[in-house]
Amino acid sequence: MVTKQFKGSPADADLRRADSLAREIFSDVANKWALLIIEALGERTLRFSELRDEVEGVSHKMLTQNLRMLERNGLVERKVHPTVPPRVEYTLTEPGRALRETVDTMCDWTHRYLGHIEASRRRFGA
Amino acid sequence: MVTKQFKGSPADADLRRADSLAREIFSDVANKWALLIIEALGERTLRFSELRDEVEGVSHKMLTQNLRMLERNGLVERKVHPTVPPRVEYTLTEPGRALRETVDTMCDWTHRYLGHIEASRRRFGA
DNA sequence: CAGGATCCTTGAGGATACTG
DNA sequence: CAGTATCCTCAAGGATCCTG
Repeated sequence: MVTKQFKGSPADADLRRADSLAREIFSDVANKWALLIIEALGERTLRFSELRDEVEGVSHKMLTQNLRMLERNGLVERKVHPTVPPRVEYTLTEPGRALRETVDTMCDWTHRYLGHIEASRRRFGA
Repeated sequence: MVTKQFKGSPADADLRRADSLAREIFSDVANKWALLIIEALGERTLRFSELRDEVEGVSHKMLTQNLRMLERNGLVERKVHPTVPPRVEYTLTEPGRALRETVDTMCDWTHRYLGHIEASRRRFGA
């Protein structure tokens, strides 16, 4: 297995690295909560508590966790107002907004095919 | 809580039902493996074993499980050839292909912002 | 070959309490 | 209010074995 690293050109290695990174990012982002958070943010700026109310069913922990992940990947910007009590606001960055558009499309898809899917489920139910 | 069902018109109830269904479908579909399977299928027809090779890292169990789910929702068609050994082929249906387009967009997004994200991660690393 | 069934482990994720 | 830390539970998911 170790010998594998000697196969292929350096360019190949770069491609593999980019691929594995892309894969990692995809895995980060392709999850229910992350996508729902992005969708909820939209063009708005929301506080932590507003976001928790907006994203129905999300737990305190999941919200924090996903927000950190999204921040780390540069999809949301986190702005802390040093007041008391603290006020923390989240906004989509440009990459975040770009991703949001594809999420929108996915939501549209869901609604467009609601009927198909419901019917299919009934058929399958047998 | 039970009294809740008396509030709102029947039309409201329909909307809520559709929403919860949409939400459920979204949760089904917005997961790593489902999206990777859809992406792997693309325009092709693949056998179970081909799919397992194609979707890197997926386990036997996850593959079966997600394929069943996708079939149930009518996103993939499952065709069994009654030969021995059996031959089972999976193909995206029309709704499946429609969803695939948004997945494609998501993949494009991933690659377009690879740099941004990598940079953001380094910054965040602190 | 496709895929169900079973067992087993790990970690996702909830609830709660505590801090700045 | 926002966030971290801790504990605890249950289910996601892997490995393995078995069948048509």
